[in-house]
Amino acid sequence: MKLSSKGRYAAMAMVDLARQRAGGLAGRSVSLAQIAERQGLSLAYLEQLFNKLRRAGLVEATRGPGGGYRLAAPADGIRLSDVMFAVDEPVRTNACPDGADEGCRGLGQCDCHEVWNALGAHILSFLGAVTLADVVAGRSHEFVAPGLGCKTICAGEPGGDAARIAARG
Amino acid sequence: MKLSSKGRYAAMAMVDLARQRAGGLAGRSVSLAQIAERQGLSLAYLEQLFNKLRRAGLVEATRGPGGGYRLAAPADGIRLSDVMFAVDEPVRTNACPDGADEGCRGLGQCDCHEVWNALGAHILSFLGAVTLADVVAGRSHEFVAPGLGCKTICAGEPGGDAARIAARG
DNA sequence: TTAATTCTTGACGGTTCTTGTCAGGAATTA
DNA sequence: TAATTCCTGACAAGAACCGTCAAGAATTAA
Repeated sequence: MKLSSKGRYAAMAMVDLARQRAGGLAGRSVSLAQIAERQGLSLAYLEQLFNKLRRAGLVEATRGPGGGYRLAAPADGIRLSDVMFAVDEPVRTNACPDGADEGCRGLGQCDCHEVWNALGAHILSFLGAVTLADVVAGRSHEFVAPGLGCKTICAGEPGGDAARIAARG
Repeated sequence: MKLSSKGRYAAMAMVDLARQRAGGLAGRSVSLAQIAERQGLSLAYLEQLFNKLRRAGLVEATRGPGGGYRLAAPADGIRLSDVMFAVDEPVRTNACPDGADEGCRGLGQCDCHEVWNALGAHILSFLGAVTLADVVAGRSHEFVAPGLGCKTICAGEPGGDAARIAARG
């Protein structure tokens, strides 16, 4: 279960934009070069990602000196799931053909179909609930489902690694 | 965001074991060859996975004719997270060094640290709650966090793909 | 004892995916 | 005209994943 850096970078960059108040109509443009430097990312790679973000309608671009990108909507109107899907980072928890709802491949393989669907839905319940504004405000942990050592993990308690705590908790 | 087939296969096989009532002390042994055939998986590959599952103490092995594997605990005592971690399928939502809790790499890269931790915790709240018995009983959808079109998705409503519905829902 | 069955283990190669670079072009501003 | 910035597609290095292969050890049954 891994989040690729493509999705991670896209989110980082969008949060950066939101933080620079490059939101909505009145927002100012921020150049990719600035984002790349602040976030320690490759400019050329960011260009690829923003291409997709623009086509998805999440950001607007202005060319020329002083140009750059700004959010196409207020930061509280853009969800993490929007960003993820824009850069082709789907949530894939199974290996079934798209749209198949059971009996994939005609084998018993999909005894687990329901679980994987449920897991996907669970993940999306998070990504679809958290907006850029939530991240900037530092309240993303409020969206974590209860159960396990959630409070401990999200409060940033020393000993850290979420996976490890929950694994043996 | 992708679940590798390693984790998926391991879960499928463990659920298969649970379904064959190969659980606990009274359980009977089930050979990998049977599981491989039922689930349409490669035997050699399954051997690798069960090696790890055994070392993690999730299954017990018996060699020789009539031998095979059985669950080392009742099906309702084994959680999906146990299985995932046993086969080295961690939940990685960030790229920070293990144990780091902020300021990773000394860059601004981890403005998003909290979100990724929260996402990881959210995923684990699911995997850590669902047991093999839940999967066999078909009640895994009850563990999905509310919000979004969860009922629609989990009820298996036609139109299917969880990702797509939630993405635009 | 012999043979059959099944787990045990390590090494290895092919393929795919991801990550990122490069080069050049188009639009805008000064 | 020149500088800046976005725009686009092609491509290569590297890693990770997936699965195979081969040989061995333990157990059971004939």
